[in-house]
Amino acid sequence: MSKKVFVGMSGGVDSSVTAALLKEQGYDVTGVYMKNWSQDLPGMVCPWKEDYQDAKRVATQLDIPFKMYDFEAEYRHVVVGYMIDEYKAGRTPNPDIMCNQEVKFKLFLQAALADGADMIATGHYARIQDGQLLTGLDPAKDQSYFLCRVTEDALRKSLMPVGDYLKPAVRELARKFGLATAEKKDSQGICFVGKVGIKDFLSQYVETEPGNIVDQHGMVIGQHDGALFYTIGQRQGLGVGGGLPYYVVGKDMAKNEVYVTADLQDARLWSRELTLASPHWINQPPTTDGHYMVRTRYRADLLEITGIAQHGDTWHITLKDEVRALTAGQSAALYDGERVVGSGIVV
RNA sequence: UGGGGCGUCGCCAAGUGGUAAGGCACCAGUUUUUGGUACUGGCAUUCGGGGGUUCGAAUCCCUCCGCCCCAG
Repeated sequence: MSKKVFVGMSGGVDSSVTAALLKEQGYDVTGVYMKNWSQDLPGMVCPWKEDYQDAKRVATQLDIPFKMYDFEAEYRHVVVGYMIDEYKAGRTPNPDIMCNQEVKFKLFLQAALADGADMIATGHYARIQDGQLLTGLDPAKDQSYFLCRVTEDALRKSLMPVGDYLKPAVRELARKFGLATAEKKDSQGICFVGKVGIKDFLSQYVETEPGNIVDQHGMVIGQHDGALFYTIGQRQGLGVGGGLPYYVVGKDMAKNEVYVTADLQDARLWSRELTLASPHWINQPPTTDGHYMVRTRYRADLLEITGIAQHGDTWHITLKDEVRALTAGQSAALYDGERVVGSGIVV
């Protein structure tokens, strides 16, 4: 009897092709739309219905059963709540990593298994081998970073067939299968925030007040409308002109001040050491004699690690070269070649 | 009030008689399953106001307004 796989279908091309490929490979495929967010936001109608329809159409085309799981309450609490709390604390969270960790590869997996599935599948550009997480084959689309907090257990019950393809090939497959979503534009931005923008979104939940923007000489050069809206390394949105561009180098949430510099050599913009909290290792923790690379934000270059040490529940990493705009709250994902070792949250 | 300097797009800033550089900010687009970054494009019929000289002025002259500095 063929294995029963529940595919998380978002209504996009990648997950559509995932379902098609698995069906072609002989799996007993069921499509599932995860309803994580449906609320409209000022200036934007939540597209969940269209996405649901698209996913369902593809399921119909593929002649597979289709169902919807409603995780709105949990998502709201575990992802959105986390995100808002982090911003309030002055950090810059990565809600999509949290979504994968807590919703897709935990709630969805549990629900699917309880529903009779043997495995789940998603449209991520990453590969799974023997419970290990590997980068997607397409270096331009690799999404392994977003999966750096998934467990080995979950990986052993998951499939990501699209990770073996290049993005253009996936589009091509979608056309070949005649899928309704073949030409659908890639989504971008936090799934539920979409076009609205993080600032407008947060404004719905957090009270903010204007504060000072202070430059590298300690001079107040402008006003911002809430320190929590800004992230380290950010350039646009400060509204301060004159001479060179300014980049955010720090924040003081208590004083509600944002610190910027126009000097790209400013020491506050660069770091060679990083401290990671809440470590999560997919298979085994890294070893001090291993040779690892680290990625400190999505699509950032992999950086060479020269030293790694554990101190209780935090890990200290030394880099060969300095990174620009290391940001608290972001995940630092460790790589051993093409394998994702795990990650920690930048302190 | 004497003496000196200045006033060019929201900000910084070229241009000193030949018909408004550039940067920042901002806006749009591209890239992107976070926030960002980066890249591309857009952005002063007009040079503090008024008058004059000239074929022609932001650039010269007069005058008014507003800043700054040194004197006091």
